[in-house]
Amino acid sequence: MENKFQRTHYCGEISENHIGSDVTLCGWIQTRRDHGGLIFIDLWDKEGIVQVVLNPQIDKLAHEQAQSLRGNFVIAVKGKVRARPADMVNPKLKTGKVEVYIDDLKILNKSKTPPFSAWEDAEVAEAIRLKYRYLDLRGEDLQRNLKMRYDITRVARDILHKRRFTEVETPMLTKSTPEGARDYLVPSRLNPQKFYALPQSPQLFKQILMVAGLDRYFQIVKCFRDEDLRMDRQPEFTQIDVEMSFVDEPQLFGLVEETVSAIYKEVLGIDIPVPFPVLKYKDAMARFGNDKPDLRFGLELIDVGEAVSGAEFKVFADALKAGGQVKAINVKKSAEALSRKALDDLAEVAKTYGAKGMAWIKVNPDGPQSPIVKFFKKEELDRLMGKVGGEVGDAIVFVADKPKVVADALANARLALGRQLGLIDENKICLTWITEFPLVEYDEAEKRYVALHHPFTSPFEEDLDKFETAPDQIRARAYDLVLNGNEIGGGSIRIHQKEVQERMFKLLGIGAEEAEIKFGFLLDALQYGAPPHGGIAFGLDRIAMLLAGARSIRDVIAFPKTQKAVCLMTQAPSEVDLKQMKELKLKYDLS
RNA sequence: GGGGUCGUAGUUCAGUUGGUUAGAACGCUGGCCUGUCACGUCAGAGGUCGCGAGUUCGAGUCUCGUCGGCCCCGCCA
Repeated sequence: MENKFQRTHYCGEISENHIGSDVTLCGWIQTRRDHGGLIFIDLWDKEGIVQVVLNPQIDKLAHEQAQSLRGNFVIAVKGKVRARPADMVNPKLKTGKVEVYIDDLKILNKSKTPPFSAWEDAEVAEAIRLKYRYLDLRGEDLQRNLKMRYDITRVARDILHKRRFTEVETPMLTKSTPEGARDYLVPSRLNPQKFYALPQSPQLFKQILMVAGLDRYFQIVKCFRDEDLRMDRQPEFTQIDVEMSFVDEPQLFGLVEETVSAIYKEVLGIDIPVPFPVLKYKDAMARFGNDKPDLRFGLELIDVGEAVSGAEFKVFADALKAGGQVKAINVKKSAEALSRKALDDLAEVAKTYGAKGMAWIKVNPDGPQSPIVKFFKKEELDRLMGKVGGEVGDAIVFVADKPKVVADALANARLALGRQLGLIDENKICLTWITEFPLVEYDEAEKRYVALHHPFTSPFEEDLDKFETAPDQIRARAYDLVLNGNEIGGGSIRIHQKEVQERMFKLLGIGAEEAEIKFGFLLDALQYGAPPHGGIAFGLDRIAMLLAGARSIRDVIAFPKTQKAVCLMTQAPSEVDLKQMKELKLKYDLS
């Protein structure tokens, strides 16, 4: 059937080149300005808006029809593009030099008055925007973010395709495995009382694809983790998942650098230097207190344990005696900027991460000002100032505690200071590799070693003899990619030998029998010609968030969930029919 | 599991030491208007003050609980 209103152009693309042409446009009414005689409509589609004019002298019927039009109505219009009179050009619009005089109009759909307009700047509560997500998505920001997200995946796919990768899908209904995050479970109707788990990542499948000789695999894939949400954490999120055979760190880093720089170039038009700098885990921890340092500014941590070891200050002395640390940040030239209140606030930040407090010294022209300086003899203070490079005008802050607390507290105090003092250049892009992670760390609560990365990460060959003697000294062939203080990717060279994998399970307290039940398929596969292999997974949502300049990954996900993991649009999760429950033979409690 | 913060018209907010009829702007509805683009103008409608208890002669306001949004700690190999 012929459609008289077959669209010929996008609204946002009408330009001076179309003057004199007859066009048919389809779109949403953004605003309508009714002058009684003339009616102006801003017609919107994904490419932008164009002003259409209804003049009774051109078409009486269309003008009459237009009286009933309202915001968000979906209409099709036919008309002629004309240049606007010179004094009526609207420089704010891309299409502002032209307008379309309408001679035929069709209402394709009406609209209720929406609870908010996607096209206005008003800051509407996120809960309302999430309930009416389709309205919010009509807005410029989310349209741009979703497009940018697609551009990122498109560029990544192109590069990986060129480098002879194969995109392979792996199961969503898979096996629950120990270690790692809490699983989302799916009951099996055909196998009552048994459950699938949604994948936390396709980790084991991609390793097995290497055993299968695929050589180079990637997948842009949803992953699921049933943990509490944050601004940068959703229960389902997307990874660009990559695995390669016969690969060492240098080749893999090179591929990642090629991909990431291509994304920056093609999506934002920005050249970023490669290769990315490499920072060892232990150096990152020593200098910045965390394994994802924001390198856009300084304020590095300084270990002053030795310099203060002789002083009488009990807090420092006790921490050191208990095997802890005393570390400082010299906040150069900010003795004035950091008020008493600012220092108190900073101490609160430190306390959030377990510190009991935060000591400080301001180096004023007339001498040091500090609640703790009275515990230091002159020469002790000189030694301390020498260690931190303290000069007149500086403010030095200290945390003394167990190494983990010192690191957490100062790392976050550092970030707070960087933001507060305006030290962070928002235009800077600092990408860095973090390498040589510990393979395992001791979990005090569980009284056992747990994998820092995951249990399939290869140890450094030269550290293999430490499995039985000093497990926490074993370095892992794991690496993270960090962008401006955000972990955007992580991976490792994997274990490809059954013996090493078994030693790893043993170290983690996973017995032979349990390993067989949980990971038997992997141990089997490793015995049938597993090549050395390794890979990486990128957090697509985080990358999109950072490139889009969004404040939350919710702003780069079409249909995100709230902090309680609820979708306000669909109201998932929801109760289900008793019939469905019965089919699943779930044991449920009606009380 | 814990801490913080917010919740009043469709939306964004104001609402005094607890006081009688809860306001504004935008939006919405109707009228007028041929050059607007934040159109203008006149008139109008619109409220479970998140919900539930309590204190009080009287609660949007105070107390307790609860629900929900956001941020954070724990958690997230």
